[in-house]
Amino acid sequence: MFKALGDPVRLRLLSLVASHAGGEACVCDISGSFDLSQPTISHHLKVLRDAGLVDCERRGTWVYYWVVPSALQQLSSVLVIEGGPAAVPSTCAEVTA
Amino acid sequence: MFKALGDPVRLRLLSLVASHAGGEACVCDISGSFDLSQPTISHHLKVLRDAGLVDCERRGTWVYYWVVPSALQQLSSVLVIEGGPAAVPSTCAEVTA
DNA sequence: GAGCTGATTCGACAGATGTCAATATAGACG
DNA sequence: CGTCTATATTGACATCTGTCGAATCAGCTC
Repeated sequence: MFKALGDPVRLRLLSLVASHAGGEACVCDISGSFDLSQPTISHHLKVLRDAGLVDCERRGTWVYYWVVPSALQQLSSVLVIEGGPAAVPSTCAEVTA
Repeated sequence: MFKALGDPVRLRLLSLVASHAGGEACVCDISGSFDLSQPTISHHLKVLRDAGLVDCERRGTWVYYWVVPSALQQLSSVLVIEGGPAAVPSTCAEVTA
């Protein structure tokens, strides 16, 4: 998953999909944001999908993509563990306070 | 940073450094865990350092590495934002409950 | 200073990766 | 059925990346 996020284009793709209205976006909605050929975008989306970071569904002519929240949560929790329990609980403590 | 974490060796390296006693480890402590040449380990550590994920200091003959917590926290928070506010607060809600 | 050990840098090379043009597939609409 | 639009797949190619051996640097200890 980290490898999939390692490419700037894919990180932007994920961000665009995640921030799109309704939590999903069709390829034509976001491909215009890049100065890359259409096959390249499709390739990057496939990498993100193979990594389990996004999923997609075909509806008629268009293909819609959305983020898999559990995947991001998993990554996030790994980073917190790596950094020690002190990294995030501070935020939770702030909430409880 | 994601690119730096994208390599399996580097992810393991970071994990080893983070989980080592005292929060820091010298190269000789961890290089034995890999079936790789010592220059390769050194290369990966440099990539992690250039990415700001770890920092190091020389003490006599040995060089000690430690994780930069703020870097991991930054990555973690980015992932939470991508996934929407619902990803982590659920955990916090469990804590407050 | 000479030699030793731990670690980094250099140079080279195979394999992975990002990119595109061309082609193929899926579905909508005459 | 034929064509048109939206995506995906294929093949090719330049570049990037991980790896190693060899050489170099840093500091310790005779």
